[in-house]
Amino acid sequence: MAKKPNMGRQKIKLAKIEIKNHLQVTFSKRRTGLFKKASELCTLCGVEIAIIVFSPAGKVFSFGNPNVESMLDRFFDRNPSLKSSIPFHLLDARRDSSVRELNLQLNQILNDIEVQRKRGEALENMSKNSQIQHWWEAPVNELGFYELERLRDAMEKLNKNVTIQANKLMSELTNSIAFFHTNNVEVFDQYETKPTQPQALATSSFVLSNNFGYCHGFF
Amino acid sequence: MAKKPNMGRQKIKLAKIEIKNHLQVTFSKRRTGLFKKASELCTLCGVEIAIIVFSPAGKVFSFGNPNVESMLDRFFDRNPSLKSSIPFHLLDARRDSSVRELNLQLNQILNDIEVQRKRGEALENMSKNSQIQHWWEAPVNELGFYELERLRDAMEKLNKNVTIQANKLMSELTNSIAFFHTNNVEVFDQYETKPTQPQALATSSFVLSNNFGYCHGFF
DNA sequence: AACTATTTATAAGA
DNA sequence: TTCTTATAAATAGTT
Repeated sequence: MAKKPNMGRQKIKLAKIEIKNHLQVTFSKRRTGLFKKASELCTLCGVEIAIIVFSPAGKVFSFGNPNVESMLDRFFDRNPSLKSSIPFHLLDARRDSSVRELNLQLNQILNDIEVQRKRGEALENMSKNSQIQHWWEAPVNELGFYELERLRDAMEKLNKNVTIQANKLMSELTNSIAFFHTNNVEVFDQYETKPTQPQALATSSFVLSNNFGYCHGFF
Repeated sequence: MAKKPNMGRQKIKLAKIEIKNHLQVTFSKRRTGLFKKASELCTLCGVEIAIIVFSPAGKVFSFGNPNVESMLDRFFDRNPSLKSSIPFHLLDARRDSSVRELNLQLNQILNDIEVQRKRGEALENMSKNSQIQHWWEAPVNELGFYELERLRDAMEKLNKNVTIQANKLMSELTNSIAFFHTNNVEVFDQYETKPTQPQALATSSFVLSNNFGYCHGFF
């Protein structure tokens, strides 16, 4: 039997692969390789790693050891110095402005309420002193009514704003978590399949599958 | 001249390296290798990648192509389907409960205000009808005063809650951004140094250095 | 998905 | 940390 010619691995140009089918295969192979390398680094050096990959189709693949949420949590609970040293992001600016705006609205309403309260207090004092007067001389008049109307409108607006703001902020937070959240968490176990060179690969592939973190991809 | 014996690359056990010095070297080399692989994947397949590495010392190394913020931004502005498909995280649950709680509080306050408004309205009608009565017969009485007091207290509580909640949410958001925010962004350019095997490495290392994303590490 | 010739990564030593 | 080299590991092109 004549030997089959196999050109083996060829060197490739480091530029975007244009042949679509080719690209898909390379993406799949190298993504797997990247996650494997990450896993090995985790095991060998005892570090924690998170990897996010956006495919050209906009799908997300992620790798995390031990898992990405815990890395986020870990990060949340410490390192305020880093946080304070970062140049403010757009979102940070928006954070500040929305919180300030909400507070401004609330304080205005609190002022209105305080005015009403003072009126009520004055009214009560008159009651206590049993000073008999006609109602139109009392500090509660139609101005109070309109004030209450305005107050209600302000509250309704505030309510809408709080809801909108809270939902907006939370959807961003949720997204940033979803970003790392491997929804159907699966053990990355493709290294458990039969090795082709038993003598060398058997041990390493076994250990690998045991040390691989959680990762998930949907394409 | 006798040949120097060099055992070359040896196979290693996939378990945590115990020798500290050794571990540091391996960590450095493999981290570099991982980032390089990521960079190649970006170039070849036109994908976006973010990598975060926590060293055992708690330091952070990151890689992002084109840069990590843009990936977050990209993720924030789309993909609501993904969001809805994930099983809710602790934070998501908290999101819902806090928004619901705020809404509950606000609705109670709105109810109180509505009661006050109705009283004001009745008062105005009496005024319009020129029905002369004593003030204690008017619907505005000391109950209204206490209601206003409670209203103010509720508002103050709400105000505190909104502020606390908004700040908590935003600090989480900020952290999740800081997490990816490479504060002193530097180009990862160690592949620009003189190659040792010019014939093969020259081209690839040059292209690499041009395609490498931004990354930063502090150890 | 499996194969294998090659390229690429890297462990150990200097 | 950097360089060197032998060897392990990854993978491009093919089946």
